[in-house]
Amino acid sequence: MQAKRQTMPTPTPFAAPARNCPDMTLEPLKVACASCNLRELCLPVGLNVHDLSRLDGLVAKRRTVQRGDHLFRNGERFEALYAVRTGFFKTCVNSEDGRDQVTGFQMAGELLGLDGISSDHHHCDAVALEDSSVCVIPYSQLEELSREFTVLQHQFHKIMSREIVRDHGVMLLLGNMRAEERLAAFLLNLTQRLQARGFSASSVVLRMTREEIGSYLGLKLETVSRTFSKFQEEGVLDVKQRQITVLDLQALQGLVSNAAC
Amino acid sequence: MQAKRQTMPTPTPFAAPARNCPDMTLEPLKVACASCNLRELCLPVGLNVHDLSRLDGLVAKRRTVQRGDHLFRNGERFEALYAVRTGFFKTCVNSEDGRDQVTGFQMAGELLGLDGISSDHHHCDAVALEDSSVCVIPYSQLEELSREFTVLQHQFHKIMSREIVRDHGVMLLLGNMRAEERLAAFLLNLTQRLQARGFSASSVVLRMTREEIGSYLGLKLETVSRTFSKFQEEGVLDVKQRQITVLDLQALQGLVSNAAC
DNA sequence: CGCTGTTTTGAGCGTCCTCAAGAGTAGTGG
DNA sequence: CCACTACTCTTGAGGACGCTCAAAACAGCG
Repeated sequence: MQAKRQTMPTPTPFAAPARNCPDMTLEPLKVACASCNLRELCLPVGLNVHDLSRLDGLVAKRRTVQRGDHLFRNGERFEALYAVRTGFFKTCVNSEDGRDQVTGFQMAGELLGLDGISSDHHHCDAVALEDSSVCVIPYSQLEELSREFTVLQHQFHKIMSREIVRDHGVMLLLGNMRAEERLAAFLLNLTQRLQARGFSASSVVLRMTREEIGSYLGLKLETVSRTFSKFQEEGVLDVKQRQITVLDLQALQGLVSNAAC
Repeated sequence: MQAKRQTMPTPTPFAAPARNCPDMTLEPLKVACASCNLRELCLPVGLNVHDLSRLDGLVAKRRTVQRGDHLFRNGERFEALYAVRTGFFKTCVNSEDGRDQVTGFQMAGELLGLDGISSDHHHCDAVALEDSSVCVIPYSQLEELSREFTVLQHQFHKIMSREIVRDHGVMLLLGNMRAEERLAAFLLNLTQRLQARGFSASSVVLRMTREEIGSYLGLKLETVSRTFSKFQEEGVLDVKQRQITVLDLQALQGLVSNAAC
């Protein structure tokens, strides 16, 4: 069902701003958390500069993933976590009978692969929605280092817990909200995360299709499209294909918090 | 909206079988993982007898929770994880506007409170659905001990990861399945977990109301009730209030795996 | 410019929700 | 012991929201 992706221009880089690092290559590359702009959003939160330098052995490799390619697949052996450095991903689970559910979208600084720890095998697919690069974090080394660094250990636990809390939020969305509320919640979440990365909170270029949004939100693509159109008519959004501008933030916020009315 | 719970008889003890421990009291009580029947399902999986004895300091307290009472509430400070010893719990998140979503049901050997690690505060309510007892696992001590015991560390990470995988499965259910499929998946999951604890796989006494099932499955209580009746008519289940007997296991399994047809 | 994949929009339909009434069950107190 | 209350569960009728099917517009690419 998933169609082959076309390459598309990327008018507004969605992920991280240009940083003071050398160009990435396909080869393993020395990466320093200490000099990474994302360290305040990523795994090393809380570590001081000295401790950070000791992480260099942990996050030693980078990997690039072309738009449409898999970072890992359901069933593959789990070896490492991945921190998104640049780009954008989706993760999705598939049921025996071939149904697909997007379980999340990941942007710079976010971790991929946590599901794999449970059984040493990945339980979902991770697909790049644009050309991306990730830091490879070998899991055994992470466990080892987190026995040494209390702060790292705690931060890692926090990240896993945060994922659980996020998932529960999605369950609330899927179980209780109507289409408009779901889309509003989705857009608010997206803009907030982008804002935390230094981007505009009112202007977004979506990296995913209507179908992928729909899969994440438990809706069909037509419903997503119709709801976008409705928001446009009401003056809440300006929608030009994947270029979304929030015109009435309060209206969006009202939809998710007063939704019971 | 939540009504005050009535006390109800518990014809079939739902949780753990009788075990060789002294009667529980409200007082802190010396608990030994090494002599606990649940150790193969709980946190200490993989630890040998010698290591187990060193956990005694960790899991030193027990707590009882009456039916209908909270083990913890959304917003409360997070101090400890809880391992269900006997009884049955639900966890639910609530949105700003008062909506409620049951995020899970927990039985003997399962851990409660993982959501709290993310921000040092709980993000959901945990409510006992029958008189229950839990082991209290102070979180700071768990972190400390898991720096010492590799196996404990790994097992703890596995448990968190398993929760993430479970949540993704629920997202698939909520996003893709129809009412019958959801209820079938729910019942199969419940009976499997009961079976792992030595109970019948075909006979279940539900500890939760139709409304709570509905909240978990993203359905209204009337729909849950109607679906139970439908299964009864079709000879798939025998439904007598909360006493459910599975008559046609294959039919249930077919619903969740061939659901795309 | 044709091809492919994405998005929009319309019409009709189905699943599940809402509203409502009544039956069943448990617990309480006279 | 039985009425009385509170809660849960069942069942029906009607309606709404989102889905299905379908066609056409749009955008990017070879």
